[in-house]
Formats: sequence, C-alpha cells, structure tokens
Amino acid sequence: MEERGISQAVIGRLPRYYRYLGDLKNEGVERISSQELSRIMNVTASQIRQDFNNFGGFGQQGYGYNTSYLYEEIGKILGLDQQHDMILIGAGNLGQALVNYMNLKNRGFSFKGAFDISPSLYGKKIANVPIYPMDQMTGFIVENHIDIAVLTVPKAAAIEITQILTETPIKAIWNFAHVDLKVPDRIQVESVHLQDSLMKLSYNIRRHENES
Amino acid sequence: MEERGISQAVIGRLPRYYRYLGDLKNEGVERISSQELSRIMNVTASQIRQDFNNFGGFGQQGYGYNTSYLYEEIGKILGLDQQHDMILIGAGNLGQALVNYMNLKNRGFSFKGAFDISPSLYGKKIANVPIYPMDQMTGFIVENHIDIAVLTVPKAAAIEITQILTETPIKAIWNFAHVDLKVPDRIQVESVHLQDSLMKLSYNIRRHENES
DNA sequence: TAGATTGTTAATCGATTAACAATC
DNA sequence: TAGATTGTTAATCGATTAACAATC
Repeated sequence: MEERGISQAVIGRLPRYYRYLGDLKNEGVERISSQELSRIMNVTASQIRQDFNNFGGFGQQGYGYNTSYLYEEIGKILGLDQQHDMILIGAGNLGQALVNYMNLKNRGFSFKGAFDISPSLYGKKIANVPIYPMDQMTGFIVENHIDIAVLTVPKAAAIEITQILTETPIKAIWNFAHVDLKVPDRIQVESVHLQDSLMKLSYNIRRHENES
Repeated sequence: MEERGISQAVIGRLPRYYRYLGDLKNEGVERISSQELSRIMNVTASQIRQDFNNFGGFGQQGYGYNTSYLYEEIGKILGLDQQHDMILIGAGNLGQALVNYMNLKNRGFSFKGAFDISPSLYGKKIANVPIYPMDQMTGFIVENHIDIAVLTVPKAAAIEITQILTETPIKAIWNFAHVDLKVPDRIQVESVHLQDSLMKLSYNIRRHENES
C-alpha cells in the first residue's frame, strides 16, 4: 500500500466514502460498482475509481468493489484500526459535549483525561473522564502516552497551551479555537472553525437571495 | 458589487481573511499590502489579489488595502451586516454548547428558541433561550421569521426533521448530524462533520509515522 | 465466451501562480 | 516624478472527467 503524496482533496473525501460504505454494509449490500456508488453519493464514477486507485486496486474488473472489504481498507488508510488516546483541554460546554459524544460513539478514539484552569472542576468527571489542573497536563501526556490533544479553550489560551504542547510527545491537536496554530512538522493540526462554517452559510443565504 | 459564480474555493477563504483583517484592525494597522498579508497568512500575494478582485477593486495602486475598509467589505460579502435569527433543534450537549457560544460572541447570529423531544426540558432555558416541544417548531419558524435551523440531533432524526423543515420558510440548515441532507435549492446547507474532521487528523498522524 | 467493470492513460477543466501594464 | 502596489492577463499547475484497453 503505497501512499506518499496523496492530495488533501482525496483525503478529504475518504471519510465520506467510509460513511457511505458503512451504511451500505449495514444494509447488507455485498458488492457495489463505481457507477452505483457515484449515483448514491452524487460524484462521478471516474473520481471514485481515481480516488481508490491512489491506494492500490481494491476492486475487480467485471465485478466492482466488495463493500465490507473496501470499508475495512479505507478504515485502515484513515488509521481507524489504531487506538487513539486523547485529552481534553478546556472543560467548558463545547469540551464536555465532545467528550460525551466521542466516548459513546467512536471506539478507536477515547478521552483519558480533561484539563481546565478552574479549580472548582478538579476531581469532577465528564462521562467518567476526570478533570485535572492544567499544570498536570505535561506529566499526564507522557505517562499515559496521549496522542491527541483536543483544544476547546479561548484563542489566547489556545496559543499559550499549544506552545506547551510542542514540548510534549503529543502527535496531534484537534483545534476548536478561532486561531491558526503554529506547530512543528511532527505535530498534526486539524482545526474546526465553527465561525468560518457559519460565515459560509451566511454567504450562501445572501447569494441565493440576490440571485432570485 | 457583481459576484455571480464565485468558486467555493474562494468563499472558503473569505472567513480566514476576515479573521486576519479583524486582528490587524484591532492592532491598529491601517493599511496592508497583499505582500505583507501573504507573509502573515502564508498564502501567495497573487492569490490574495485574485480573491479580492472577484468582488471588485478594494485596493489602491501604490498604497495597498485599507484594513478597516477591507474588513467591512468582506463582512458585507459574507452577509455579516444582516441579522440572522436561528433556532436550535436538539438541546443536547453539543446544542447547548453552541447556544452558549454563539449568544456570547456573534452579534449578527442569535438563537430565538430551542426544540427537543424530551418533555423534561420544556420550559427550561439555555442561556436565556427557551426550550419548546418539537411540534411547535413550524409555527415558531413562521411567527419569528427564523432564517437558520441548527441541527444537533442524531442521524435518523436529522433526516426526518429536515423533511419537516423543507415545508417551512427556513433559509438554511447548519447541520451537525453525520449525514448528507437532501433539501430543495432554496435551502442552503452547511455541514460540520466532526467525525470526518477527526478521521483526517487520524490519517495525517498515520501518514507522518509511516514517512519518518 | 460475452458482458461488465475496473485500472489507467489521455483530455479537459479550473484554480493557482507569475508577470507586467496601469495607476495611485 | 519615482516608487510602490494594485488589477488583470497569461502561464502553469493540479485536479477532475472521459475514454478505453485490460481482465475478471
């Protein structure tokens, strides 16, 4: 499985393929052609075949793709066969929502601890995940082999904490703060900018009103 | 201001420009050239000029761009000069987090009501936003001229509720359910797929480990 | 074998970058 | 006026789509 230099456009589509294939698998669909899938997902069959062939041949001429096999393979490409241990940084509303959400649904991803600056939260738990003081964070990351830090703190705090995180063996930051984080190459960052998303929606509302 | 057929690639960059220009404005920076901005934002000056020129000339040769003016204009393009009234559908953890978050920070966007199937929540409030039974939703949308429905319910419920929403005068859906919604053209949809985002992060962790 | 559908090459399309004339 | 920097055209690059030979 050779996969250097896959474009982010392709990577960005993999989770959607994974989702549709999971649904098809659950519906008991054993095989699917790129044409059928293209109709369901509203993309071209050509794009589907090109995308999959970035990672090697998953299909069979004259047959199509085996749904479960393709589902599993895409899961592996996405690293979903690995265990990811996470910490929450910032135990506010959004952070609590994420912990509740993830620890229910996603087997591979699990929160091991949460950190906050508010002393009133120390010792409390969110969905069985204990909340600790910020100054125990670095030690906790090392001892528990934490891979991913989930940042749900305000902008200024996010920048400061990121600085601290760069001195730990953390592998990735899932960032919900409204700021672009600067990190060394060895740390992966994925940001969820909720404001940006809402602004795009706002643009499209306005555009549609002006057009019609 | 002519702006038909602007590509989604450009739209997707506007909120980021808006964010950086807001920061510069707050720092008291009065003017900025595409070159300076390109250095700060880590994109090419050429792209910046091309992007802005999709909407007409905001700059001045030999001078650059006036920070506040550009900030305001991009705000208008994004429809941030308009008031957007919203409802929350699904008053769970994530929904509550969004209401708390938005009603604090974003002036143009405001939640007017929340809806849930759980009777125990009726009459309660989230950050001053009252929670009502689901069957009052359609009436509420009409009476209060609601523009945006924020969907924080499970997948199956999201599909059902979207069906109901298509029969109301709602303009847009901000979707947090893990599903692609089908709506008529007049309704804009923007989805935040948290799982997809986390999977991309997972892919990048794995890729980086394999490379080094 | 014939039919179906992939894997892959070639063609097209769109987005990004470079270059430079226009102009403040 | 000279210098700076935009607005815009042209060149390049990359991503998507089309076409078809390979093959199950």
